[in-house]
Amino acid sequence: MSMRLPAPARREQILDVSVQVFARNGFHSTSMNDVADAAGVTKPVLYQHFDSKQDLYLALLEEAGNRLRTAVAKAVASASNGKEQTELGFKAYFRWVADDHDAFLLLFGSRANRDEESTTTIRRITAETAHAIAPLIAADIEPEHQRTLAHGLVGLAEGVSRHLVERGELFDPNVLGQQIADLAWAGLRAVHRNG
Amino acid sequence: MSMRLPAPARREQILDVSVQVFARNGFHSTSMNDVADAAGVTKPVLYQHFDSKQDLYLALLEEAGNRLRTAVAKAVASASNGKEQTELGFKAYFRWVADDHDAFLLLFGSRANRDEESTTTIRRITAETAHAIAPLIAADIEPEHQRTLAHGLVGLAEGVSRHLVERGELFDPNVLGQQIADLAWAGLRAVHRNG
DNA sequence: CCACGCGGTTACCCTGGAGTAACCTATGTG
DNA sequence: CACATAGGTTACTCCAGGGTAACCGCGTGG
Repeated sequence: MSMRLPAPARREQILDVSVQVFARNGFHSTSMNDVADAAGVTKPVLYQHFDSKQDLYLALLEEAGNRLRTAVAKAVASASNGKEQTELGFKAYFRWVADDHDAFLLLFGSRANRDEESTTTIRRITAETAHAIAPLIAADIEPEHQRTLAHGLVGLAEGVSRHLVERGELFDPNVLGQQIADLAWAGLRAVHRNG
Repeated sequence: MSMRLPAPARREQILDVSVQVFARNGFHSTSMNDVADAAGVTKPVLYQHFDSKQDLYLALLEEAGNRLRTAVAKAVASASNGKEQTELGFKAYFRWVADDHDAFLLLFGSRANRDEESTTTIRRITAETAHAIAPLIAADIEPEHQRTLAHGLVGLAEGVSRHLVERGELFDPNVLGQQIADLAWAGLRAVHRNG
């Protein structure tokens, strides 16, 4: 019952609203009617902008993934040495979580409710993030193992974030990022020494 | 069309088979008929042993969670100093992942497909694991922060495991556990120093 | 040898929710 | 001012799949 909107604006609005609804309730517990209601519109309108529920959901994942990826990539690129890369990278990650936290829940929240294709998409995003992290890890170990550690660090950040976000706790991305970066950096050096 | 079984045996068999099916396809993409087929039986039989699909699924989560919890708790209890606790704890975790890896996927795989109640259960299991880990972390920091770091370490192990298990890679729990424990231990000391 | 009960099956009901066909109406343009 | 069209709605169709009622037959004990 909200006023009429030009198509592209409506599309954006639907995307905005959907992130929230899906993040809160997960894919399967959210009906297209729920989304429509939240957007103040009726179902067929959704289908004018997206082919299917899947399609809408994947668009959301894709956008969220892009925001995450660019945030981290930019931060890492702006640093000179490894330690600084680690710090800026983690800070950027946690800043993204704080700013865009419905998107975080959508991708990594424990409500995820994923099916085949969404799973693939999310795995890809995780893998890409890990890929961006991998160079931080000493280059003189087997690449396979390097990737494994990278996934560990992604999981580290994810675990911390999930805990904080799902409990609705506030946090300063810079402070948190610094600490987790310290942990990661010192940890990696230890692995390197003992490996 | 398999032969008849006494009720408790059938119940066990259903549980065994279900873990695999649900782990592979997730909750929503698995129908009760799928489970029944996999068990070589028909739907009503399932309902003689479990009240609902939910009920069956929760039973699986609960069992998997227990196995994880006891494995880690036992290992940690058998150690004397903090460093050894960390090592044995991670080794036990990765051994569990390797042995019981359908259960791992069920709890933490990227297919999870959870709804309200399952989410709660899994959060509880994660929180319990974190709780078991928390004492490893220097006691002279705020408990809130201690818990956050504990969740980070759980995420670290989870991220590593998910990467390996979902790619079907083999790994030696002892070697891997030692490395990740090194990482965690050195990392925590660094946080403590700089914090 | 018969009956009874336990393990099992067939065949159904019924709801939620994805997707759509047909229709309506505000708005800006000649 | 009429009318074209983009934006929106009402009122369906249709089916996957959770859950169940009613029935079947093997095997064991009286």
